[in-house]
Amino acid sequence: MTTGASFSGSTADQIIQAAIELISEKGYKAATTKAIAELAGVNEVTLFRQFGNKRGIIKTIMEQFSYAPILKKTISSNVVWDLEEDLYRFSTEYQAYMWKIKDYVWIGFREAGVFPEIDKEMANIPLAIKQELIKYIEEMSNRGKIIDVDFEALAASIIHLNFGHFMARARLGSTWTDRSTEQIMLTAIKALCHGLDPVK
Amino acid sequence: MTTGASFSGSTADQIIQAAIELISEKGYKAATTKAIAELAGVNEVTLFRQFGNKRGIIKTIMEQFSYAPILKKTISSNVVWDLEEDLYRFSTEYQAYMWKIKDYVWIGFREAGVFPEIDKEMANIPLAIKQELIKYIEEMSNRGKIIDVDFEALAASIIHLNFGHFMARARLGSTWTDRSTEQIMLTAIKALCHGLDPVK
DNA sequence: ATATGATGCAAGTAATCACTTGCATATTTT
DNA sequence: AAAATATGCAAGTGATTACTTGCATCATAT
Repeated sequence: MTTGASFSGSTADQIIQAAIELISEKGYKAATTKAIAELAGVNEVTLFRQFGNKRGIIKTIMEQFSYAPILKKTISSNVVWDLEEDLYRFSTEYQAYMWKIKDYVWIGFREAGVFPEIDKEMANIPLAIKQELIKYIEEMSNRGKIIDVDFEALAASIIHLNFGHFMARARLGSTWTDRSTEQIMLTAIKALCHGLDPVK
Repeated sequence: MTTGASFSGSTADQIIQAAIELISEKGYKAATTKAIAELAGVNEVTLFRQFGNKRGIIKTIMEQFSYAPILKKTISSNVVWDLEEDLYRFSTEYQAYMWKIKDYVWIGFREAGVFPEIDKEMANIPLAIKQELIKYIEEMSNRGKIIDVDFEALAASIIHLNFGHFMARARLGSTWTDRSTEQIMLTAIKALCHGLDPVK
């Protein structure tokens, strides 16, 4: 009817969106093909004709899910070589992006143990981000803008700070804290950078 | 046969242990009663006679799982009113305890959306810990041992740091970083406390 | 010694699951 | 206009799932 929805992939998209919603809510096994089809507003057989089998659905979902390159670019570009400003910007963008794709992240996190291929890709993403952070910190060290610390441990900690906050927000919602994401990240990063400042 | 295993609860314990293993690995729905019984080395019917139904198993698992009081005690006692030392000790004990009960934590985290009663209890635990942390930070502020910051945001950040690290370790294992938990927590807390020190 | 309670074993049940087939209908492409 | 493609609908398939029942066995408590 609506010609705007006539491009190929529209039906498949509806199925994928419904699948993301149900799988992130109940898990892969509990999200039945019948329920996914109902939520997508299509017939159950259409689901199998489009994706072959149920596994093909989650495979498609996980193929869409690759946020590493974007976040890597985020670190290396737009850097002003001020620790607090750079880390705050990184954290803000990390949080915003993770929030946008939180269903993907949660599905990957939850089902990683069940799907080995997801497991591998999931593990590589934070590792790549950590490496970029280490590179940045090393350069800051060369510029004499940071005290001598364990760069690896520091980079990991910055990610823990962000990932921990994201997980708390995603799972506990607004009951976790009334402070904004910006306020929390700013508080932590300010103190952290203050402690890492060579001039003090 | 072995008289040592003749005390009551032994069979139920075996079932619970097998259930914890399978549910944390595959999720509640995918952990079938048949598989749990096999892993426990008991007949499938024994499982239903002991727990009524499958839901009774996860209910029992979650009843055993209450680590909040222990961690709360950990913060309020053994405090020496030195920010770095106290936070490091808190983090070390947090990590050690979480690691010990990681299967419980993971099951609760994963299945919270499916079991509303788990969801509620899961949410209260970090909240209680956060409140204890805030109380400690406030007292440190009264003693003039910490600069003026957003206590709520700081307490949340300390938990994010710990929870983020725990999750990374639990899910990514040794591939995440070669640094020890102690080294990572020490690096972050040292920098953080340095930045929060009023005398600098 | 006997009763009780816990467990194993075999069999079965209704429901649900992922998935298939055949055919009608609509839309798009050619 | 004709052909190809996408979807809906109805019906069905075998496998699996949680859970039940009846009966035998065995250790323990009385």
